[in-house]
Amino acid sequence: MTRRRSDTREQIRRVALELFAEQGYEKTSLREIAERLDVTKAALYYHFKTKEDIVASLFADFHAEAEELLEWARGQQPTPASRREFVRRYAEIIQGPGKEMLRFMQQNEPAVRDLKGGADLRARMQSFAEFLVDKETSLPDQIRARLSILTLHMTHFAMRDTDIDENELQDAALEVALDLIPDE
Amino acid sequence: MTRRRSDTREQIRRVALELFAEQGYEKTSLREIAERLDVTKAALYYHFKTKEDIVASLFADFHAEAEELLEWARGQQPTPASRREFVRRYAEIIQGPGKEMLRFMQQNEPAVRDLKGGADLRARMQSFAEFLVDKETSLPDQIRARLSILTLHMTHFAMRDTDIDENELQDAALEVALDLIPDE
Amino acid sequence: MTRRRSDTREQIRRVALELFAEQGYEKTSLREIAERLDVTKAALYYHFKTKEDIVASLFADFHAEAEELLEWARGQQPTPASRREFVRRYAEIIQGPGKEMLRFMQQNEPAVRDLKGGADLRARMQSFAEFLVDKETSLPDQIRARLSILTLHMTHFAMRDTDIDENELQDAALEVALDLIPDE
Amino acid sequence: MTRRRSDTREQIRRVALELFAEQGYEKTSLREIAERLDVTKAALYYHFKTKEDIVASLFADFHAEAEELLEWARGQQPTPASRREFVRRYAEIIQGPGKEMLRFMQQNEPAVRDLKGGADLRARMQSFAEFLVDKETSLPDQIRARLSILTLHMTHFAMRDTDIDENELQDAALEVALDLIPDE
DNA sequence: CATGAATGAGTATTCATTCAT
DNA sequence: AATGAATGAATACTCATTCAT
Repeated sequence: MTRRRSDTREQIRRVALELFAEQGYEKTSLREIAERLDVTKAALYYHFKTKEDIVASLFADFHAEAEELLEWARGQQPTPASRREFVRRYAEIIQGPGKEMLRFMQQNEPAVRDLKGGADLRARMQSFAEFLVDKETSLPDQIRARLSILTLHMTHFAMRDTDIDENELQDAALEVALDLIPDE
Repeated sequence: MTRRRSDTREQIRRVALELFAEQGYEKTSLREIAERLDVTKAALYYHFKTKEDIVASLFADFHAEAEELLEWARGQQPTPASRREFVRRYAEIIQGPGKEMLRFMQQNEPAVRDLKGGADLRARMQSFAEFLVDKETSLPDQIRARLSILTLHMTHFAMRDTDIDENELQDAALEVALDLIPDE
Repeated sequence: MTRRRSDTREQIRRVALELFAEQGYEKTSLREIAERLDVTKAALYYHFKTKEDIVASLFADFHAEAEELLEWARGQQPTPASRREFVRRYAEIIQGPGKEMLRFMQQNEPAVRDLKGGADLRARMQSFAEFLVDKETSLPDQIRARLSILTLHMTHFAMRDTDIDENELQDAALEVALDLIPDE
Repeated sequence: MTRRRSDTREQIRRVALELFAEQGYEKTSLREIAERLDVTKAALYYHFKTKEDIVASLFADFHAEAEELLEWARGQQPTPASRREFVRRYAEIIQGPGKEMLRFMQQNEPAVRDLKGGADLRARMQSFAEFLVDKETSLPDQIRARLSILTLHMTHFAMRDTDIDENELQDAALEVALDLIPDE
């Protein structure tokens, strides 16, 4: 059973992300990824130059979505309303397909930090913060703005020991996140 | 030149925590720890049975502090005031010597998760949450309570790209954390 | 210079058996095997999952020959004649390619005992004994039957300090072995 | 609780032999011996210069008993009767305290071979054979003589999968062994 | 588009041994 | 008579990577 052109490439990305998010970057070996897909390790090297490149390719996706969001933000006046809209849009991104990516980034800092593209992601987060608060805002409010983003990132993880419905949880997380944006 | 009794053991723990927090558990090899201390790898094995046991020993310290805090909490009525006091006390723990431990735990989830004692730590967090909110509380407030703890954990990390003074930051983080505990 | 397909695998088995028989399982390191073949240790791991698996693969061969012999035995009435034929056939196996395997098994009991497949081999020997003597036979004759097999196993070893020709020795060993099978 | 003078030395020998016979020489570490006796590894080094020396000391005991037996043999005319008496006396040695030693020697050839004193033991066996058969005896009878000794060595081991009483087994083994000594 | 075979550099761990106290 | 602390050399094994086919 042959695959459609570069179906394999997509499969590699999918499985890799799954495993990286679940077990961490270091603990996931190329052998493991290859075995899950029932191809050889060498096949991975046909599609990606290195292990790092697989991750870089995944980062790029997320990066693109973040960039698009920032593009939108650049066209907005930073008001409480537009800021809340920003949070809402970001929630949509990371509660959708970006969820696993996020988990990976959040729970594998030391690895992500020195991976190609890891620095960019951090810069992106910094840009988010800059849109969400004025430079002169009080320190607690600056923390709150960042916490707003983090709330979206972490809720799923922080509440994993409860048995609350995933959708309810996401809605509540968004509510809390919006609430952390200063009213002016 | 021999060291004082079990000085070495303490040094191993210190250096190990430093490196684990900085580079992650997997990326830190016993060779690296040994080299920093100018002893052989075998010396580490004289003091600890496995690499995992070094971490377990570090976890144990944190675990003990958390346990002490919970002991105190068990003697309290859960009121907004006592809950805030709880957060204050926890802040003292993790902004002190527990800071590196926290960073390690937060940024190396996949590794920590299957390390000896890792599960216990998570259970502890769960107990914290139980003291901080009533079961019937609204979902957003439940999230806020957990976020309160997370604020203390993450502020240093979330703000690392700014150049704000460490102490100011801790104070502001505590303020935000306290503010996330429901009023009534 | 690459080798023919799976030539290497066969070479590993050959050299490993040689060394295991000569120096014992524990004393033979994978480094040593690799060096003799002028490949890296990692190459061994390409062909076998573990050191134990190399042995297991060797055991399997011997196991197969033993099984074939037992298959034949199952089709026979156990008479003095068929029993002697059994001993003759067994002699052929172990005086041929099985010789080194035998030496290894005989002289490395503690190691063999807990290797994958080691238990099976022992069970096989037990089955041999069952074909060679009736359950009600006198104890000395039961011992003799087992000794018959052992004679074939051990003669080479027990006589190694003499300078008798190998073939003469094998013939004499067979004669002694056959003589130990009760006449009825 | 202190030990009597050099009680410890004896204990080390006892435990070491036990473990060497059970698990083999290589697989038995000094740590294991020390732990069983609840002393440190360094304590072993107070009593023996090396691991090999522990074995050498055990060999020496067996060696002495063998030497005594040979001393007796040297004073005898080699007749069928005296040869049978020799076998009887040897049986007494190795079915008594020498049993574990024998098991060790038999099942750890590669290790024993290069241990201090291992060569001597082999030479002793050679001397046994020389007393038991004339040089001009037929090859099969030479094999039988050696097999006679081997019978005593191996019976316990070769019959371990049956549930026959140990004493009965030893008696039967002696009977078979005696029977292997040529009549005239 | 992919495989089979291999490598080099690394990892955690174990062991016999030493020595100052 | 024994310990606590340490070493140096080894071991089995894993991993990301390469390349001819």
